[in-house]
Amino acid sequence: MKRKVTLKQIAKELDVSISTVSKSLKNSPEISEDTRLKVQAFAKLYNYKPNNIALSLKNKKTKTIGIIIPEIVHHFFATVISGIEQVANEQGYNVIVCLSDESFDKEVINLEMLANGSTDGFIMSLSKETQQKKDFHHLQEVINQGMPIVMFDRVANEILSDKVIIDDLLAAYQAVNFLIEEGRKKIALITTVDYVSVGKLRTEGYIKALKDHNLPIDENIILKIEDIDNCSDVIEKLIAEQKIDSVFAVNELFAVVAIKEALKKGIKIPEELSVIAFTDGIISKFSTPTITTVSQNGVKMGRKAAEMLIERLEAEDEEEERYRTEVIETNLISRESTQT
Amino acid sequence: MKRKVTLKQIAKELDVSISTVSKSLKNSPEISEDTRLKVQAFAKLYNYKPNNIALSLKNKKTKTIGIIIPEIVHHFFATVISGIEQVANEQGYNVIVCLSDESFDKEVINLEMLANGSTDGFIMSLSKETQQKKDFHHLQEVINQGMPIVMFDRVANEILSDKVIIDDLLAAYQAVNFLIEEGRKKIALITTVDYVSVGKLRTEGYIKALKDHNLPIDENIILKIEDIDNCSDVIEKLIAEQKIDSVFAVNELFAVVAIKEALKKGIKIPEELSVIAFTDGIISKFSTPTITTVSQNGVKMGRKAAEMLIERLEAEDEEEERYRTEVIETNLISRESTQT
DNA sequence: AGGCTAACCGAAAACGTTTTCGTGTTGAAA
DNA sequence: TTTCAACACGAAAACGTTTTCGGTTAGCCT
Repeated sequence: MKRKVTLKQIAKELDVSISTVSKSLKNSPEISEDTRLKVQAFAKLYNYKPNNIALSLKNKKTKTIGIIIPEIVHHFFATVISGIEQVANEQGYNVIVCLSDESFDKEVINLEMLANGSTDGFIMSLSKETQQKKDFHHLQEVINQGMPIVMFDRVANEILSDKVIIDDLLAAYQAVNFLIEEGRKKIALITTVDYVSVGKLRTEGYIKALKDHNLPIDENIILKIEDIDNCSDVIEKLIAEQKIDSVFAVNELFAVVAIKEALKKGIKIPEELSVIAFTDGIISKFSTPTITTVSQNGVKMGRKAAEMLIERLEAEDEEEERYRTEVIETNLISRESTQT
Repeated sequence: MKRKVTLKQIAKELDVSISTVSKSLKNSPEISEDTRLKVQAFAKLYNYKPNNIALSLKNKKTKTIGIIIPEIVHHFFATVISGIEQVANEQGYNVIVCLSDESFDKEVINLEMLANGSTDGFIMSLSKETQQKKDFHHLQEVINQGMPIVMFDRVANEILSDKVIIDDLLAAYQAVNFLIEEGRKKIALITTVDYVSVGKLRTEGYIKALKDHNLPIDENIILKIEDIDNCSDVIEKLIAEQKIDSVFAVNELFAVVAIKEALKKGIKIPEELSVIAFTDGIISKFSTPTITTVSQNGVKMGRKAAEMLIERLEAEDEEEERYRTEVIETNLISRESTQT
């Protein structure tokens, strides 16, 4: 087991100083060609690679990005990570991933942990609990220490930082419009509880679309679901008891459950019931029927977030406290669960 | 913007030495209660937290685990990461994730990158290309440097290291048995090309099951698919041209495509065609009909892998070169795509 | 011969810790 | 009064780099 070789060891072997070795490997003109080549040959032979930790300490840069997200077994978040990793890789950065598990405490712990030198900056999407408590002091503290944060999707307007979002309100508006133009009148909304920022915005888009077309807002066909794992009962009830002709769901899961419940009752999709979901994931592509969705393009969000973060990290002397909010366009992917 | 405070700064402020500050914060009995409390109060006030990088350099431990996997937008791999992260978190480790993108070169680069001090050890699943080339020198080199590696799922038998796998052969055998006991005779196999280790093993399990029941092996109903994105044509052809009564697919995607093609032709599932898939993911749960699967339990694999790695990392003085291969049990989850 | 300039190299500081060892002071025992 | 232990603290090394600055040697010019 031959441990990694260091400058010091090379220096000792070749009977030169550490500085000479370092300079030789960096092709400094200070060093004669003789010793330079000798050192380089030796270093190559012993497969010398500089120690990242030592470099980080010296440079006060880790070339590492911290990602903190609620969960990873989730198509959208996985695509975002993928996007982040792409540009991080291109630019020589690594990513270190922490999961908050939708818990405020874990989010705080992870953030503080990584803020103690482990990363140069953060890309994050807030946990539900954080959004509910509206407690963002941990973010502010990290920012005050000079570490940039880029938030995506679930962001906090209260915090000044770079952000990458989609226009949730507009996208929802357009999706509901799509249903209306199909001739639907009784459009059910299946959404999350309001404290999830994106859920709230999508609900607003839904309401705006109805209002703009002079359709009534019927609270009975607006479902705000708290417990995502046991949503089938309430959804089944909605479909059984309310005469609806379409469903707009804020995520794939709600949509596919609605479809399954409808099919059970012999309701034809899309003839008798149109369904549109937010978040274009794996379920929508492969369910039967396939589901029309609002595509969020997670990869693009991830890439953009990473670009913004790295740009800020590399901006020599910042003080350019000009935070940007980048809006990633969505598009409606029409599939079998709608008619047109 | 108040940057993070260091021991040196505290020492200067309080007019004591760095050592005194350090010892005070560690509650060393060497320090009088007076100064100890004074230092602690000051440190708390300024929210002192030790710098991780400096600690890493000193201790030669990063408390970080490197994960290298082919892709992350993939339910199974995401669950494994989730499992790893759980125990890593419990034990005070962080995880840094790199994606090989199924490329040998990227796998090597990432491994070497992280091996230069960034992580204490690795958990990885090999890229397709690596398995095809059978070139594992990069793994061996890292191991020679004294960094432990735990491989999972796609492992290399040629490399001595800890491993976490499922019994792919047995699981496939049992799945095919299940179909045979249902009364199926013409069981198609939809698998990957042979160089993917797990694909090969699952194929062997399929063949063994047939042989053990004296069923003929028909090459015409064994599909080895190279390009996963354009698999529907060949699968459609299989279903159209061969009189099969069931399908065993080595992943969800092949299964759901088969189901869709069958439904298009008016074939009833499971009455006329039974389908079983490997990998219990999101598709199987929500497709129509839902799909009977072999559950791989990625979370458990991830947890186990992390436990094994950390155990080895913390084993004071190793030299206990006794590598283990842990086999995670699978189980067949019966759903609508099969009859019993 | 004396002085100057290149050319080449090394010492040391710095990054932020921890820890070993040494040192000065105090009080009490002899 | 001397001696010794206990106590409280500081200096310095170490981890592996990079980089500045200073120093030595040789050769050249006057």
